Amino acid sequence: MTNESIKILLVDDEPDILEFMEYNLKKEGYIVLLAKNGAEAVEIAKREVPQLIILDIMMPEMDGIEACRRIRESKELEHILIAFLTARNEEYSQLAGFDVGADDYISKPIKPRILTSRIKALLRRTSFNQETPAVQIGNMRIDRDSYLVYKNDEPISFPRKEFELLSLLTSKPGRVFTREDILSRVWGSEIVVGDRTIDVHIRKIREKLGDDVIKTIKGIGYKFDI
Amino acid sequence: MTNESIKILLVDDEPDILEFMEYNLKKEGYIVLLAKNGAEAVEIAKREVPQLIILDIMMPEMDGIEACRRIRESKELEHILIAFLTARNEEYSQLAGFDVGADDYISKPIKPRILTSRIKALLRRTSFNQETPAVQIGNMRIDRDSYLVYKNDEPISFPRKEFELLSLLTSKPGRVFTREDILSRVWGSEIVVGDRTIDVHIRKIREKLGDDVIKTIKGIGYKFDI
DNA sequence: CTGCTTATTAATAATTTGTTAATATTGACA
DNA sequence: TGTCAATATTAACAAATTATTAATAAGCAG
Repeated sequence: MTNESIKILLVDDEPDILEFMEYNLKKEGYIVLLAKNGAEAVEIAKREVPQLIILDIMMPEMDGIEACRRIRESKELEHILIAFLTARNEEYSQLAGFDVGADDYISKPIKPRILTSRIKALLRRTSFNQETPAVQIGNMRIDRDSYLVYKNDEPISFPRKEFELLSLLTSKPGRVFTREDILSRVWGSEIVVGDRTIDVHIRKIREKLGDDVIKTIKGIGYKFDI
Repeated sequence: MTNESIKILLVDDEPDILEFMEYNLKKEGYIVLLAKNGAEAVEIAKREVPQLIILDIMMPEMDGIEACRRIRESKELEHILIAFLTARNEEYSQLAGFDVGADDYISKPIKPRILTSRIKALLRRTSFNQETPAVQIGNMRIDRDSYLVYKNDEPISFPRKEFELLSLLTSKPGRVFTREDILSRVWGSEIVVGDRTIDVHIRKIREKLGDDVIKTIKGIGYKFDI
């Protein structure tokens, strides 16, 4: 779950398509906002300032092109990435879309993998996804770019879940994360694993970094402490 | 702006349009070359090998489609990005353009912001190819111009995909590239190949350079590490 | 067209990672 | 200090991911 803070606004008048995209993007950990027409989209965009808006072209109330234009008008929203949804042979729509400042277009029918990979490619361009600086805590350095943890300059590699768990705990040293926090942020909202799973992962981290770096707060959760 | 070394060839028979585009692109720091018909374009392309050519479709002497075809014929110019300029409703031209290997089309009337952002997007697609002509890492030298890798001064030749993959990984040594990163940057955002394809290419690279240069981060991706 | 190289897939093996279940241990609190 | 729920530990098992191989397809030079 590394997309936690990225907001995407989906705009389409067909609930099925909205739901389909919502499902796929939530699965990737994005925060998903929904609108069913251009007017609503502009309103939500202004309020929430998402990083990316995916706009259907053909919609009642206000079409995608117009919505895009309105969004681009606003100085604060200028930088938002906008991708249009287009039927495959709507050549004209594509042109119009780029003219009002679209960053990409995604053609229907939408395939989940293509959707997510296009989105990632788009987001990569922006500053939101710049390299994450390594975090230094005591004699330890957590480097998200290389997925390595250095202990006294010794690199130690961690499997994904362990890394994400450690990464979460170290994101706020000293702060206690409840088991619920941990479950929802490392395992996602649809919790399917048992409580012991956390313990086991904690133990594996302790095996590698020493017993003292992660403290247990009985009845509450865990915290990372120098 | 580090566009100083990027050459763009503009081809159009209308001096006004040439001048307009030249002005806007120079402002961004690109090196701008001009041609007023297809024949001239091919000639200059061969001599100067720009990174990008923006071609009007309708021109005297030799039209854009034909010029594009001639340019694509030549092995050395194959990699050049080509974008067509089209009038708003020249639907057919667009299709023809993509057939002869165009990378994008830009519709008239041209707006500065769109022009430059499209160009940036286009160049970004291949930017990791041209950032640095040769990179030295450990006992290895990767020469992006000749598609050769030297290991202790022994030249080893790599097929295109393998080279691009290696090139991507070495562009940021130590940094983990996710499979999605790799797919979208080596294969393009419309992903059409399966996951195993990456593995196979990785394996072939390892066969040539040794097993240890590329490390697997299970669940995440790969990284190049000295 | 032919033969060669490169790219991709499919099938299967190997490996790593994730989870659970069973049992032991801990520590807050009556 | 004894109790008991919460956490730790361990090992076994399941799931997921990657490696490998060989076969097939696609490109390309001669």
